[in-house]
Amino acid sequence: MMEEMETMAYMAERLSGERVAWSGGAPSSCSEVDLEVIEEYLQEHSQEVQRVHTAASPQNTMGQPTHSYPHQGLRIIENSWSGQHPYEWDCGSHTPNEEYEDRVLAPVWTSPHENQWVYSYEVPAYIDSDSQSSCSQYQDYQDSSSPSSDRGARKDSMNLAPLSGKRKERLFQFLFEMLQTPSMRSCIWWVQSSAGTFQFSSQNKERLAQLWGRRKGNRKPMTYQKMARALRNYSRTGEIQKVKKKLTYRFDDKTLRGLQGNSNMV
DNA sequence: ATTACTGGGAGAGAAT
DNA sequence: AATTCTCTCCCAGTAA
Repeated sequence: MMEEMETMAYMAERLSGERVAWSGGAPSSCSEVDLEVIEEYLQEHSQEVQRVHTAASPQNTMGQPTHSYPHQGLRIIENSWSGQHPYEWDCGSHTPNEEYEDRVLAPVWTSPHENQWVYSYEVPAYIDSDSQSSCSQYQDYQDSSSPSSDRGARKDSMNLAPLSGKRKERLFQFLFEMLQTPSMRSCIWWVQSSAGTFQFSSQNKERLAQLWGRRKGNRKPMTYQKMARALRNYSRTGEIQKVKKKLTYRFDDKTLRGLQGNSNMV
């Protein structure tokens, strides 16, 4: 029911390209995201998430029941990254429910192996707004680029500078993660996942920004304006470009591949 | 008028 | 300790 309305809300917004005049009282799943709860959960369970992931159990995380969401599954993406130290990013499981949002906001970065970038997801389907097709396209990611300097590495994909156990999440990584989260679809969605284009909700973009700010632990609340400024910085470094369409951006190909795995690219 | 976009620039905080 | 990186924050101006 709510899920249906949520879907309709974002569909309507997407189709109009503008704010939705929701006659029925604009249900917004994002507005229901309890940021306080998310934050608390983040702190309480990040270790648990890590532990569960380390056990490599594909069923679920956090002791939550296994969800029946059709395309979910756990992938361990390993990336040989010459000259770089590894880290691991565990996003927890995905559920098209609110509870899921609590869990998904707790990525964990660790460095389990030498010279290997390990980055794991439990991947749900994501749906292009244009095709409405869904796919779970995370594959093992083998970086084919030759060894490079930090700057070169950043240009090639993500900046995976040497680590000392944990690494701060980057904005584009957070956004990509949110794009895989069904329950965040009223805030952000793929316009064309294969092209890496995505769009923010005019109504809920601030909510997403707040989430980002919380995750970073900023003192002042994050706003879309400030988040967009950071996004604009990506146009220099290449990870994300702005496209003409309102509230729409596009992941750089290499960045996208780095995020989702580069084999059998769509 | 409103909303979104743009880029300059100072500065914070973490990583190197 | 110094430098670099990645934002964060604020701003003034522009575009749709």
